[in-house]
Amino acid sequence: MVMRLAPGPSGPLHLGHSRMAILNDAYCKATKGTLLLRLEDTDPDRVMLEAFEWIAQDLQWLGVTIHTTVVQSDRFDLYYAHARRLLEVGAAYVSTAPEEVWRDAKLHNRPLPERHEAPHAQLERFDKMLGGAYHDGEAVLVIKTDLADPNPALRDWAAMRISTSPHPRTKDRYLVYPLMNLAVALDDHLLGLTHVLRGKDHLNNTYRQRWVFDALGWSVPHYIHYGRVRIDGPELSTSTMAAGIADGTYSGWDDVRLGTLRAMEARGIEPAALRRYWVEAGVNEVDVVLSWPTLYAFNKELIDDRSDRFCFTPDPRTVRIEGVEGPLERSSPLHPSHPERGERRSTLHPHGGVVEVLIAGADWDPLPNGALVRLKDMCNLTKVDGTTATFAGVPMPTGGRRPQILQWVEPIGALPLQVRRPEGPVDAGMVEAAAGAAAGGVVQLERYGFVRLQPTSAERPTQLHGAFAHR
RNA sequence: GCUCCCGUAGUGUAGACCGGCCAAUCAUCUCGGCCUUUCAAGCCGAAGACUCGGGUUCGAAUCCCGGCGGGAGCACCA
Repeated sequence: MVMRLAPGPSGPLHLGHSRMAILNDAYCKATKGTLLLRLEDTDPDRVMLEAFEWIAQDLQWLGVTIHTTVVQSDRFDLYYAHARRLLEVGAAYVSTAPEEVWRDAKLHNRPLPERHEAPHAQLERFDKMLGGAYHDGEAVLVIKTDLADPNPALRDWAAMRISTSPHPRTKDRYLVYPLMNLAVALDDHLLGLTHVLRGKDHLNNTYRQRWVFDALGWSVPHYIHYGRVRIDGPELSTSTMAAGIADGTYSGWDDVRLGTLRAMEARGIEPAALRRYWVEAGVNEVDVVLSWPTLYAFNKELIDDRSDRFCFTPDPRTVRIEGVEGPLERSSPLHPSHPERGERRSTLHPHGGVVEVLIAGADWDPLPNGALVRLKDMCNLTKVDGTTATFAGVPMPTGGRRPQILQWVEPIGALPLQVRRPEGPVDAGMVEAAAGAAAGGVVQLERYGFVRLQPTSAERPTQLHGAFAHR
């Protein structure tokens, strides 16, 4: 099998692209086939130079194996040669009618006079196009189909147009640009594609492209179309993302509020989770909605075992514990299933019988005065009021109901942490000192969720920020 | 408006080509229980679907027709 990935290099890859990439890659790997990356940069106004590199990186992160990469802007001479061939065999014509006139004619099943002219006249106009005799929009190469086709989307379609916009790669070398349907049809044959697996938004394009194959006497590859994916939540529009990054709304292409693959990576979403998700979804032509809970469940299965645990107290209260007679010791495993990995230890020394701890406001505030609770892995206390508690012993109370167990953080050495959530909000709080050593990796903040931690800056390594993955 | 595609639990998915083994699979979600010094993980259990109506047939999720619903396209974007 020879298959291809054909993104337009207008930005980094996002969740929607990941399905196309993973599915094609999965089929190629399963059949020991060949996978091509074909960058479709035939619209000079929508090409972002950096995207060529980004796409390669994103695919590598996804674990997609690319055997060959081709760039369509390197192949214009090839397209011109085949356009000539199409004109010679009468499968195409050059129209110099205004766009609206041409469109209106085909909508009413009416041919324009130029459509009937002989190949030599068409080629003459085509050479004038290439020679710069026309300006943007003044001439276009059109593939002849059936003007009586009941499907209006399938009647004569534009295949090459004129654009004087400079192309980021080829600058002003070309004036005549192939449109997607022509370039794709030609390349799919010239590159030896056997199977084309793409979204069903290309369904009509498949019918259009068939006219080129037939005119040139080529046999068509096997087409498979999968349904549309609705992805709720993150921003996916390249132009909106770019604007947001430019005006500071987003921190970059990996901002957790975006749907880019770099954002997924920043959050600690594993490529293997995405792969499993799309492979299980398969190539059904039904439209689907991306299920975040399912994706997160797959991801959790991958990262749970290797993510060390730490306590995080968002929006913390400082609570004075009175009546403490000696130092309080605490030790908690880095991972409850892997005691061999070591422990996080603290020793809290009382001053005048008082020890201070941090407790999340959402945990502490709702507690009624007089409530008996336990600080996880350390001691019991009774709430007196909003800022004070009394020490109530070290051992876990036996008999009766087990007290509520709270996460807490020792104030001395605690690190400030800001966690950015994909939905937008930022949770600011304090995380236990030991988490500093995990910066750069994914941790589980107990009862809060999985977060990738990063030092906020090189100058301030003790201040952290985090990207929230999921619970 | 025209054309094409699709319709199995909340979300996805298997089964449909070659009707019966489907009182419909698996995953996720939800809800119980066990375990647990995380409301995590793990273990056990429960609930939850063939879009509707006709037809063919001894028998239809599966074949046929129609309705309804959803999506895509009708770009000199990809």
